[in-house]
Amino acid sequence: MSQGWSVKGDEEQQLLGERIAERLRGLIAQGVLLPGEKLPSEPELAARLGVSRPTLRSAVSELVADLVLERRRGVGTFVRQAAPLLQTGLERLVGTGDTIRQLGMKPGVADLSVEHRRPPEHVAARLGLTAATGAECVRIQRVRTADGRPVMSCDEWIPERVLPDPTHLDDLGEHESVYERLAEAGLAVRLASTSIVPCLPDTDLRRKLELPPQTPILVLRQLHFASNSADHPVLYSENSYNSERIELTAVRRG
Amino acid sequence: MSQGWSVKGDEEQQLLGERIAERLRGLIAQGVLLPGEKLPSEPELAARLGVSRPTLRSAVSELVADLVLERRRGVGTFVRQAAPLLQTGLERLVGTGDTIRQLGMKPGVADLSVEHRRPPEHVAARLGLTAATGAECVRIQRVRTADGRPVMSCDEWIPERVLPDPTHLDDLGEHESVYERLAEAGLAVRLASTSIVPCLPDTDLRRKLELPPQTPILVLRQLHFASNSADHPVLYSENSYNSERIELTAVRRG
DNA sequence: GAGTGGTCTAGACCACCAG
DNA sequence: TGGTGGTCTAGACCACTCC
Repeated sequence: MSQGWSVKGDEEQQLLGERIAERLRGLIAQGVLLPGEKLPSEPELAARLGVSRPTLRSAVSELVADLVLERRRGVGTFVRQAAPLLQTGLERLVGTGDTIRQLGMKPGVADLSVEHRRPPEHVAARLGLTAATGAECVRIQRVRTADGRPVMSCDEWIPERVLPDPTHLDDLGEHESVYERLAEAGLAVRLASTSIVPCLPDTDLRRKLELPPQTPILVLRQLHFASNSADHPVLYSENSYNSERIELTAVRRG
Repeated sequence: MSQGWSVKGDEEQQLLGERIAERLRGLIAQGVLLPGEKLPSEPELAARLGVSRPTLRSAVSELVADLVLERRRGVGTFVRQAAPLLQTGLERLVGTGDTIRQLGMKPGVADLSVEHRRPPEHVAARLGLTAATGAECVRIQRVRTADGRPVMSCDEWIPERVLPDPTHLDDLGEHESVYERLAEAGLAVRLASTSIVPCLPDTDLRRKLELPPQTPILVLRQLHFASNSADHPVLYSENSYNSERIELTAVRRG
C-alpha cells in the first residue's frame, strides 16, 4: 500500500461512497490488495482516501455485501480469498442490455414493435389506470438476444399520461434502452416491485425463445416507479426469461 | 401529530434506526399518520423522536424501500397512498416459519427426516467439500405447511465439520428453526447467495406439494454464510415452492 | 427567499479481540 | 491494554421546489 489513493474531485456524478468502493475494487483487481490481506484500520484508510469514516464505511459495506471484503470486529477488514464473479442480481435494477453485457455477451433485439393501445385489465389495475384518468398506453414488445440467441421476451406498458408527449417512445431504436428514454423525459426509474412466477410458455413464446417442449420459464412482473413520480408507476413489464441461458440470482441478508 | 413519540431506551437489541422504523410503521398502521399525509421535516421529526438526523434518515430509507413512505426532494416526505402488504421479499433472509407467519398463516411441518450422509456431487461442490476435508453432512428434509396445506419442500445440507459436534441437529423438533439451531452453535446465518430456477416437479414432489399436473414450480438454491465463518458456507438448501400458494417478490433499486 | 431532502464531515463512545 | 470495527450524534453545505 502506498500513497496516491485520493479519489475526491473526480467525476461529481456518483455518490462519494460508491466512487470509493470502485477505487477499492480497482486496487483489488490490480493486485495492490491481495486476497487475505488486511486493510488499514478504518480511520487510517479514510484519511488516506481523503474521506470521512462514515463515507469509507458505506464503501466497505458495499464490498462486504458483494462478498469482496470481510469485516471481523475487533480484528480488521480483509480481502476475501475467492472474490466471486458477479451474476444477474435481482436486487439491482439494471437495463436488460446492461444485464447481458455484464454476463460478457453481446445484446441484441428481435421483433421490436411499438403500438398504442389500452392494456388488459390486470395490467391497468397494476398501473392504477381507469377510464376516467385515461388508460391509453404505449406498448413495447421485443425479444432480447445475447450473442444472437434469444434469452428473454419483454412486454412493456407505459401510460401515455406520464409521458411529456404521447409519441415520445414511438421512434425507439432497436438498441435503445427504455430506461434511458424515460430518464430523458425526467422519469428516471429508481425502484421496481417485482414478482417472480414460474410458467409453461405457449407455443408462440416457445418459438420466440427457441425452447424445447415442456421447459418451464421464469416470468418477472415488474412495476416501476420513478424518483419524482409520486404514487404513479411509470412502467409495467412482463419479462419472460429463458432460464437455461440466463440465471437469476439474489443476495439475501439476514 | 402529538408528543410522546420518543422511542429511545427501550430494548437495546435492535439497531436504533430499525426501532425508529418500527415506530413509524406503527404510527401509520394505527392511523396516526394517514395515507398521503406529509411528515414533519427531517430535522423536526428527528428531534421529536429523540434521535439524530442520520439515524432518522436510515429509518425513513427503510420505509421508502418498502414502499411505505415516499420522499420528494425540496418538498417533503409523505405516507404512500396504498401502503402495500408485505410479501415474501427475496432481498431479506428470514426463516421459512417466519415467512409463513408474515403472510398471516400458521406454519407447520410434515415428513421431517434428519440423516447423516454424503451429499451428491453438485451439492458437495457448492459447499466446497472434498473427500480429504470430510464430506459428511447432516441432511434435513421436510415439507412446510401454511394453515395445514403444503407450500414448500425443503432439502438442507449442513457439513458436519462446521458443527460443534456432529449430532448437534439430530434432535431437531418439528417446529424448530435450523437457523436458530445454527445460531446457538455460533453460526448465525447472515448471507445467502441464491439462484432461482423454474422446474417441473416429479411425481413425488407433486404429491408432497399437492400440485396439479403440468404445474411448474420455483426452486431456490441457496448457499448460506455465517458472519464468522470466513469463506466457508455453513448450509446449502434447495427449497421448492408451490408458487400458487406463496408468491416470491423482490424490490429492485436502480 | 424559505423550507425541504441529499450528502458529507468530524468526532464521540462502545463492544469485541488480541497480546 | 491497545487497536479494531459498530454505532450514533451534531452540524455543515448543497440542490431542489414552491411561493
